[in-house]
Amino acid sequence: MSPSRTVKREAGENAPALSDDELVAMSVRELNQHLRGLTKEDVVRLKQRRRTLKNRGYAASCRIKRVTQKEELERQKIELQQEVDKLARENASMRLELDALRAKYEALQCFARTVTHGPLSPGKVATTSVITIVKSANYNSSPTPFSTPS
Amino acid sequence: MSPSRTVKREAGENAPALSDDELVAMSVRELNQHLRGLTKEDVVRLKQRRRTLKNRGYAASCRIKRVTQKEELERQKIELQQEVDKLARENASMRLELDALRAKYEALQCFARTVTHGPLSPGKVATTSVITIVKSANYNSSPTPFSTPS
DNA sequence: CTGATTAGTTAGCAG
DNA sequence: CTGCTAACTAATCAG
Repeated sequence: MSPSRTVKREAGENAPALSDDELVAMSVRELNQHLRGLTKEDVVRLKQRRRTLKNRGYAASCRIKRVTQKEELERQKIELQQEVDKLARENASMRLELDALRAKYEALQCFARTVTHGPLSPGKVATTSVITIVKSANYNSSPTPFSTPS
Repeated sequence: MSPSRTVKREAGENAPALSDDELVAMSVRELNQHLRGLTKEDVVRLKQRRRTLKNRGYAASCRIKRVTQKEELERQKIELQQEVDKLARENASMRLELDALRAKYEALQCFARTVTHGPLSPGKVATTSVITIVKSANYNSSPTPFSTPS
């Protein structure tokens, strides 16, 4: 591809022999100046060459845009996957925390019931028995059954 | 594009004049049979035409594959976004539940302390005062302060 | 007209 | 050789 055509210039001694880069970078006004004194056919040819060169650039932009968008999509996908992982971890740890707290709460609730419902036994005895219950139900190995939840 | 070249067949009376579709669908063995009795040059020409037609198909496959992959990426992105939303919702509701349970736990803890530490006041009075504390701290409007957590 | 996009063609690489 | 892909060209569409 890009046969790099031998620069077109056959007749006319005063022809600067434009390169592709020059021709494609030229403004329309500049182009018209170079068009002076050329055959109608040469004008058409030169304009067509310019259009082709421009199209070559457009096609390149198009390809670049395409791969850029694809990379962007893949980047966003990785980002989202990381967010999913992070949320899932938070979720799992909160679920553990919740279950642990529920267990502690229920143990404490049992204790409260024994104290309030059965004021038959003296305070000292009730307290001792409750601590035993709490320890068996509290499987998160917290050393202080009645501590403030973290 | 696709100039639909006028089917090549100039000399040779026994030439079936293959269409593009026939030529491209033909197996190599079938092709060789059609090649019998052709000029070496014609053989080269026919093979080149077949190659070009094949390439046309390959280019089409390539484009289809490209858009398919892009659509797949977008689909996965939407899927992940939905998962993120779902996890975030679960997360938020669990956080609320956790905060509510913590409040209930702390209220019950206060009650337990008043009962166990201060057996100075009679049972009835302690119970009443604790229920008041629970109501002020329990902002999830649960009617039963000591109920089992859902 | 300019710029973007599509389909076909060619070159060149990989298997 | 076959299949795939990048780059180029021409056609075509939108602004």
